[in-house]
Amino acid sequence: MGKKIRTYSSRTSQALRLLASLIKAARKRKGWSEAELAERCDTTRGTVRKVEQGKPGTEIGLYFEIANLLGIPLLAEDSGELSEIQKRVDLQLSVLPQRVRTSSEEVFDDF
Amino acid sequence: MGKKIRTYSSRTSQALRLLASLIKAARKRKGWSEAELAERCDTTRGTVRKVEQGKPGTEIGLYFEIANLLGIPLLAEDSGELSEIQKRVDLQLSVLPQRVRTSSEEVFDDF
DNA sequence: CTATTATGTACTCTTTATTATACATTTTGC
DNA sequence: GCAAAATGTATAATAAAGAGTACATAATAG
Repeated sequence: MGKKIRTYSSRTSQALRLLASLIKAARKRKGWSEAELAERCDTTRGTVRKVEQGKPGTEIGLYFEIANLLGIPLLAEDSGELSEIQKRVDLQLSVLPQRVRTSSEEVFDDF
Repeated sequence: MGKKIRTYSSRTSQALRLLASLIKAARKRKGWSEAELAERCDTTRGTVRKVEQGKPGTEIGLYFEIANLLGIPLLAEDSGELSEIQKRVDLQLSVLPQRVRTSSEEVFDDF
């Protein structure tokens, strides 16, 4: 019942590798050591290291926090844009049925 | 020594909320139930649920795998673009010093 | 060249996420 | 309206992540 041996699609691994590299490069450009970065985001070198290696098992909160600290934008360029997109998606969600049912397979909706 | 009570910046929470909403909306547009999505990415409803709530403690691999499965692009539109950016970052990394040292603080480099 | 320190690696301990499961509630197709 | 299925909520068990620490190796500033 504990965790399970998991495999990831090549696309997922690829994206994780890239995010990891972006983080490592950004840290070095800022001239921070692994220990320094770890301290700044209140974690340990071990965890920073996992993030910079793109390990899939690491919690997303740390990835995002580190990326944020290093100025790497995720999903949008700034907070304002994030809010805008959020509003649009919320609107979409409000018009979708609360619950999905069998017949409604394959809805073509371009987003 | 175990885990630590962690706080996240508002920007991190905001990005996670958005990613969660994008995932939920995409799943509904596809007409998949939580259980269906869980099965497709070899996990459980409980975990899918955490992802759709933007919980920061959940592993990034699952977020990415789910996003991928639902056709939500991360960091780049397609695999080819991911490779391109990866090459550029690798080049950047190769010209940066292998180890960061004290004096090299605050390097201005526009990426 | 040498001293310093960043990085690589390994280990234990503790907390937590994930799995698996069950059941109540609520939406919705018919 | 009714039945079926999706969603909401809860629990126990267990594998794994993260914290903390230590030390070897290697790069680099001086």
